[in-house]
Amino acid sequence: MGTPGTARARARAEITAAVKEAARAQLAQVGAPALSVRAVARELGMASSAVYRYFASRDELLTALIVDAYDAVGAAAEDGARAGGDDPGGRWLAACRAVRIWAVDHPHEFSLLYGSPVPGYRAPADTIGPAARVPLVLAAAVADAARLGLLHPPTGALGLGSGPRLVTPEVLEAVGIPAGDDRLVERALGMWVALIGTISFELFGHFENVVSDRAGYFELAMAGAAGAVGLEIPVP
Amino acid sequence: MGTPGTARARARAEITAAVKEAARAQLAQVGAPALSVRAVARELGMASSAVYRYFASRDELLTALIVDAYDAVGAAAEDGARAGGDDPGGRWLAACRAVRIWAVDHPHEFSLLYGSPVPGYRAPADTIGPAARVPLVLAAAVADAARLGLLHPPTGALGLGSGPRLVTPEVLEAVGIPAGDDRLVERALGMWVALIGTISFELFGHFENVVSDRAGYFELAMAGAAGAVGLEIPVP
DNA sequence: CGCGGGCCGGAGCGCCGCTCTCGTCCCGGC
DNA sequence: GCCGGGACGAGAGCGGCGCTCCGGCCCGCG
Repeated sequence: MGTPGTARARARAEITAAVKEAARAQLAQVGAPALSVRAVARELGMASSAVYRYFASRDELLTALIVDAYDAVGAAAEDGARAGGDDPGGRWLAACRAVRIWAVDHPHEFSLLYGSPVPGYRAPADTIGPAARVPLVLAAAVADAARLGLLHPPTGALGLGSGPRLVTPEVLEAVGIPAGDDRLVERALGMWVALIGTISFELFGHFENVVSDRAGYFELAMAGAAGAVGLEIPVP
Repeated sequence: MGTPGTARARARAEITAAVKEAARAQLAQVGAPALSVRAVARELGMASSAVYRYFASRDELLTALIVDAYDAVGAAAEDGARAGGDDPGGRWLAACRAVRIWAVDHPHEFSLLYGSPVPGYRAPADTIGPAARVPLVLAAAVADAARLGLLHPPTGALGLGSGPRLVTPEVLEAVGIPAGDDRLVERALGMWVALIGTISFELFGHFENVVSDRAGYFELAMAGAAGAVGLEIPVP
């Protein structure tokens, strides 16, 4: 691991990192739509054309920032879960809170990940691994709870336990949730949607003049999401 | 109502509408980030500077499109609810389906409403009325169900029925949900978040390689959201 | 019916993403 | 050690963008 020995490659890696760092700083300040290659180049004191030696286009630069952001929020979720104690519900709740804290601290990065996609943009394959880290943390907690027999019988949505699968086979295999029970994977998916959706509403301004206590509402929403899959979480 | 009598004002209203119409067409094709005042002007065969006689800036033009889109999705939700039959659960589910259908048919408009906000943008006051139409339709169904005694006792999230209110007083007044019961307003809010969040995940590509049957998952998610507030919905 | 004010087109400013060319400079193989 | 070549940076440039200013036309109001 580490940079290759040749001095040229090392310099290239350093400058690439510097460009990315400057771009990240500008992203955090002005947001993705206003991020400009020329401004990044100015910040670094180089010609704008020189930046294109390291990133073929603005989209490629943004993609690198996306991958880093997915890794950052994924790491935050994993760290939160690790610090969440022994029981799966506590780990799940801690991960959710960690994701929200990260999002509030990095609103523009969060928008880049979970906001409107750029119409022409196609996510490269190397983004899906980092993007999966957060949902995998949530799924791992549910899977642990299921294995330990800690899941209550699911509430609400009665009579929907049968029917064809709604998720792809690779997801079924990746999440590690015991199959066969009534749409547990699909319900766990709902926890992910609830987590990101609630944070999105908060950050995107839809709770303006609506929700007065954002953190309190987040706790309530997560408690509701946990209840929908029968995951018991520690009382606050 | 109607356009003022003076011919000048009438012509102005007509051209304003034509500009908005051309902008809407461009929005539907290329999305909000790529919508350009110059292209709209080209489409109408006029100089780009002439457009600024009718909309002071690109932001103002986008705001007009936002208001129209909120009204369109709000009308879709209201029509859906009207056609949803007599029982509140059926109306609620029909409204949710109508919103999803509208969103799938108008993905760029949906992104404009519920995607990442433009960093510098401040939503004018005249957007909040149209923006409230969809959540008010959902709230009305819950309020009707509560008044008719059709709400099951809420499931999950036990022990969270008390504590300070989390929503603003004006929301409490506007939604018309009987107060006093255990956070019913906050739970109904969760249905709105689940609706928009689920559609966002679908349209923004987060279900790529994850959910195979999008419509089926939407039904399941909405059933779960209904269960969380104790609203009984017709079985499919 | 005259005239004034709204309207339009065109030029222009400073940005943007991206490309091409050209001179330089330094790494690496001999 | 030396030389060749490839990576590199700078600059100019292209087309497009949002937005502004100015001059002239012309239509509708009084």
